[in-house]
Amino acid sequence: MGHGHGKGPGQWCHGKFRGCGYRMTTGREAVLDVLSQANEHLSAEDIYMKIHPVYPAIGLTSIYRTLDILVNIGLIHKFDFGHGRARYELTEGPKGKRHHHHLVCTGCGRVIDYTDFIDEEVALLKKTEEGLSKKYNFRIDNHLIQFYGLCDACNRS
Amino acid sequence: MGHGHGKGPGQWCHGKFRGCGYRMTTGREAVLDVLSQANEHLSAEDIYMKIHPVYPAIGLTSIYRTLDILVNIGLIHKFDFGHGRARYELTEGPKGKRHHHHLVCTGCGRVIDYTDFIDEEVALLKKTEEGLSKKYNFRIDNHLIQFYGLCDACNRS
DNA sequence: AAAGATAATGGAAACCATTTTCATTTAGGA
DNA sequence: TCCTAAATGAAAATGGTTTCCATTATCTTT
Ligand SMILES: [Mn+2]
Ligand SMILES: [Mn+2]
Ligand SMILES: [Zn+2]
Ligand SMILES: [Zn+2]
Repeated sequence: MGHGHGKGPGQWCHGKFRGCGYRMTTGREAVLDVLSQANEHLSAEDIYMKIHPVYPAIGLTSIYRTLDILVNIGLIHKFDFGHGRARYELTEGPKGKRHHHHLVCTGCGRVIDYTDFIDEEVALLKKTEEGLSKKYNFRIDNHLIQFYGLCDACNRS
Repeated sequence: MGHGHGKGPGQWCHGKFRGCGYRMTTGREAVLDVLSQANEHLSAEDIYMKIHPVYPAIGLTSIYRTLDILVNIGLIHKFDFGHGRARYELTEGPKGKRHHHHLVCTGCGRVIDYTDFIDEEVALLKKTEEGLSKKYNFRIDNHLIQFYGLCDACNRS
């Protein structure tokens, strides 16, 4: 799994985790570890397969449970790109990447993060959110923006 | 199911359906009928339950198959609001409502269509799409925008 | 450093929306 | 009306996710 040399994000999240009344366990630390190392959008099984060689005792069930908690705590986001399984990614923050949106290729399933063009989008979203909040008395805490189409590789064929 | 007095959207879609090499059947007409009558976002089973009293012979399987075709033809959109089942809605067009985005309540699951604030959004999206297309050589044909939060009713409690 | 209370775990089974299979029926051109 | 490929329903299969429950591990209290 390649800790490299440091402690992984375990230490960092330890507090946040415990602060919410959860215990810190090997499995939970491993999941966080994998997620913070990853640069793709991982499924529960992806995470399981990365953890398993190192900690064979940790089961898929626990990974699902940990992911649920992390989503609720707000440390990760859960996405459905339409491939039949949920995918997870660290939220923006100290250890997370910056807030971004997604390009989803309907040909090969590739998902591209983009962080350009975001500033304007977010500015407009703020305005839109304000309008919607007022009109519908709807408290918005999150948004999802995805573009669907064909990626470079799929365009060529 | 309440045809009222007309023929439903069957006639209208008959051509489009046949034009793509598909045969027109009672079940397919019924699905289109229900979808065009609906003002909510229906699941396959929702549609089945509306059709069943009138056409008990039509099975859920066929409804799934019809919905797949309609999505591919582009007559309907398929959404995942995170409730564990897909939901469907007529695309914009002669018989469909106008293009819109969604507010999804994480409390009660309600989904609100909004058509205000769309013009500006779409304008920005166009611009964003152009930028992304160029940068990633990604051909965008669709987008998904959803806001998550708490609806009026859920805010009060 | 132990013990106790209770949260967390893994493996198997259950769940459940959707898909596949396949024998039968149907639509629609000839 | 006939014919053939497309469409269908019922049942079984699929596969990601959840639930169950007996066992284990964490962390607080001694
Ligand atoms: Mn991403
Ligand atoms: Mn809608
Ligand atoms: Zn692609
Ligand atoms: Zn609500």
